[in-house]
Amino acid sequence: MDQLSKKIEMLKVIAHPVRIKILDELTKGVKCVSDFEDFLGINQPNVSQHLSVLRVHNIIDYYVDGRLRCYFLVDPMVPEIVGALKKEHLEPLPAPACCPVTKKGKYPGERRH
Amino acid sequence: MDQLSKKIEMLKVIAHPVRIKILDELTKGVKCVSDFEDFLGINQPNVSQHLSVLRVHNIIDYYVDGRLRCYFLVDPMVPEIVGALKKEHLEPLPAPACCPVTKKGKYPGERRH
DNA sequence: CAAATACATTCAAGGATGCTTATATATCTA
DNA sequence: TAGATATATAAGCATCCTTGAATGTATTTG
Repeated sequence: MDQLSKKIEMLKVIAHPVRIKILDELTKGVKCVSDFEDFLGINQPNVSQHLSVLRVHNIIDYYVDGRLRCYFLVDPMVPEIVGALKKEHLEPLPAPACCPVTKKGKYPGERRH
Repeated sequence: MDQLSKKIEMLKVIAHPVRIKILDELTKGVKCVSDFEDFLGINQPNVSQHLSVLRVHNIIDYYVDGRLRCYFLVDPMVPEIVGALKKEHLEPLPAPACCPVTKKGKYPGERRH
């Protein structure tokens, strides 16, 4: 699996409402499981499951502190993705000029306008 | 559904190998279904299905030119996401300083180092 | 050492996705 | 207008994802 495929895999993992919230929080600093439990309003096993998926994909990591697991961000793509999500894109992309379809470089018959 | 939730939904849709390829191509210009058919090496209905999902989520749109459908990008988030995916992130994020876990602002007992 | 705390793991159920095959529709050409 | 072209839609099946419930493990406290 090449680098891009790995990144796409990661993106798939990131693209989940709960996990985005987790990652957004982690951009602000280290957090442990029970922090998320309060913050996300979901049960503990579910938090652990999401954290586990993120960890397996090397998106986050943790260190142990007593009985706490202190999670933190590892993948540098995450802040960019989260940033893009939260950005206010006021304008949609400009429409294409007109009709530059590449189908064999030409289309049989006249183009409509 | 708020704006962020919509964006997360979009991200979920975007996070698919075939659809990423489609979107990456569309950042370069307008393309029609049979262009993708050749380029992606998957069958026509499958291409149409992927394009349909992208369209329903307002990520792309098309104009009609004869019997061609000319697809183009609409959502301004896409180039940023694709850019982040293709970027070479050489360095992982810096490790956190140490142990700033927020669990009630304090952890009972001594911290390890 | 027993109980409590913090967290992980496993399993099953239900829903969501993805792909293939078959078929439909619209447009263009002969 | 019949056939070809470009694309869409629908049905069916397999697979993956997500979650809750139950249980397991390590660490710390009393």
